Amino acid sequence: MSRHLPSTQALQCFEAVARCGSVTRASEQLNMTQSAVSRQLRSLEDLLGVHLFERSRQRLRLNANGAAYLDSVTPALDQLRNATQRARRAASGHLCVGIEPALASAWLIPQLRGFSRAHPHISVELMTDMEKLHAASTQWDLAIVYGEPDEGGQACLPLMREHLVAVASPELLKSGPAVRDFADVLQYPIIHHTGPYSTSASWLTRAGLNEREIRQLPGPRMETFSLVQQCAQQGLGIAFLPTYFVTEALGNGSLVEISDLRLTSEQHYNLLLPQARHSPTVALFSDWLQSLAAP
Amino acid sequence: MSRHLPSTQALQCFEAVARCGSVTRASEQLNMTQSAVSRQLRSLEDLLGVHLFERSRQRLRLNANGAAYLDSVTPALDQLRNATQRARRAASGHLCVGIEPALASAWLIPQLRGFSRAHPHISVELMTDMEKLHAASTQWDLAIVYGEPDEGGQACLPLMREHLVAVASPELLKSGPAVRDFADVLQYPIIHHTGPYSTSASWLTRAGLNEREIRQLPGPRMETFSLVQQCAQQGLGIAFLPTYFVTEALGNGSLVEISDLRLTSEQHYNLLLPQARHSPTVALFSDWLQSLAAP
DNA sequence: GTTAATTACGTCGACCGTAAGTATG
DNA sequence: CATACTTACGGTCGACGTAATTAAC
Repeated sequence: MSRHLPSTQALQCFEAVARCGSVTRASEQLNMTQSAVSRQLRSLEDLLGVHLFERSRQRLRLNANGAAYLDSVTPALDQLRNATQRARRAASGHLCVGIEPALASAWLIPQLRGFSRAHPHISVELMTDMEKLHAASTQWDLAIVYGEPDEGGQACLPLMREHLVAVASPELLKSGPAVRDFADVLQYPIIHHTGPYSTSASWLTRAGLNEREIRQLPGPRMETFSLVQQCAQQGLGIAFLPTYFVTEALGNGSLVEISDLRLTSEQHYNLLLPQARHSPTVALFSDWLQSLAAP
Repeated sequence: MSRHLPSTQALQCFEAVARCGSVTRASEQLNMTQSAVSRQLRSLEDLLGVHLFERSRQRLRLNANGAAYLDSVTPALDQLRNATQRARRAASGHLCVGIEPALASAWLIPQLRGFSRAHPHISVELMTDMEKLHAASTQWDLAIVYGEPDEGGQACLPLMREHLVAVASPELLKSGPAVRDFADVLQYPIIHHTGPYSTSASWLTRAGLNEREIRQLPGPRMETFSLVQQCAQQGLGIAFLPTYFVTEALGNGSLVEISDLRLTSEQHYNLLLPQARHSPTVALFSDWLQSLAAP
């Protein structure tokens, strides 16, 4: 059993060439010369004893063997790159946190000052693009996501439940009847929230409506909490929003609660960690997050 | 973003030292000198800018950062080693097939001669230790497993259904009543098969017994098909075995079917491939397997 | 004093860039 | 003839082994 693995250089060259379909293109990406990349490729093929590319017509195309090899090399390199970058970040006291924009601005950022004061050597970077967050190649140290995570390979700790509250502008509330149960909100116009975990749909389902009936209700439909909130402040109707998100608006009076009803959602926020064991910096922040969410 | 990844050498040194807890021990495993390993470790720490080990008392112990890093490095290296070895095997026309011993001896090996004759340049190696097969570090090109695979990361193709037949020694059958339905076998002693997918339990469940009743039935309990078959041949009772397994015994008359009843199991054999795209050699063998199972 | 890790030093080999060579459209 | 991969050549830098050094028990 030969213990000789290809060098990371060779593997990165292979990956780049396979991706680009061209030695020249790959060499530009890698900041190397054509010849260096070409030689790495050849030595890799020599080491494996297999041809990985089909050489023809001034182009390199992946072989069946090359395709199979690439399928394993790419994720392995991704993992190494992620781990290496995480380790580097741990050294520099840098932390990359994935979180939804709404939750970040309304909940995390206001509290972040306290963390930064307690740990001034740690600089926290927020990553709010959830699409990028779910891509395998993206790097983050921990993430706060709503609902069940799609990948099972990482640690997932329950963080906090979400409570929905129905709010409206003070003017609108004055103009309408009192709300005593969940279904009473139907006497007002509704501002709908769209997306996979719709707050308005949760509330209206609880009020006894089915999916079709909810779809047929009139009223504006907004994709983000922020837009929903703005509509409510303009007096367009009742909005259903997480408590953490409307704390400020309730405080300054631009929105008021239309009743004391609360809806605890069936899902909750989870703390996602890309690996079981984590660096001291990550442990610090994750403990702080859990202490925030616990009470 | 620095593109510099550690060399595979450095990573292997790190992994070995973390595993052994000692530079000396690791250097022996790696066929290197102490000093070389020590220097690789230091340069890795320099590259990452993080200490990975706790240096104290003549021993190296993994740091929190080191533990987190190792958690990613180990599977990545495993994947690279597996892929590299697969590629090397593809070049040498060698194929490593994982399969249960019973299925191998009764079904695959008798047919393997045909494959070897058609493709004399391919040498097939069977790996029948299922425990080793499920370990992440073990290398195989394809495997034939019964039931749902536990890992989801690989391709899984349905291969063939399993049909159970009830057999006994000719003498035993003569001494007892005829079997017309599944429950009639209870008039004979039963040879039980133990394990996660028990053939006897499948049959007896079909006959209307619940789990507790099956457990309370008398009769020998054997873990492998081979032992079950031997018991049946000794006249100890009725055995429930896959059709492929008893073909030979039925042919030479050492066992006879006690009825024309067949039980098609709910599970079936699956062809497991560790990756989506595979080498020509693997494709050849997997196509041959599917052509065997299809009719 | 023994064991184990680190440091020092000289050598050898691997990898790179420049540049020439070769094949293709 | 232009483009793109391969091969040749020379230089540099890294990695290794031997051996000396430091530290712990």
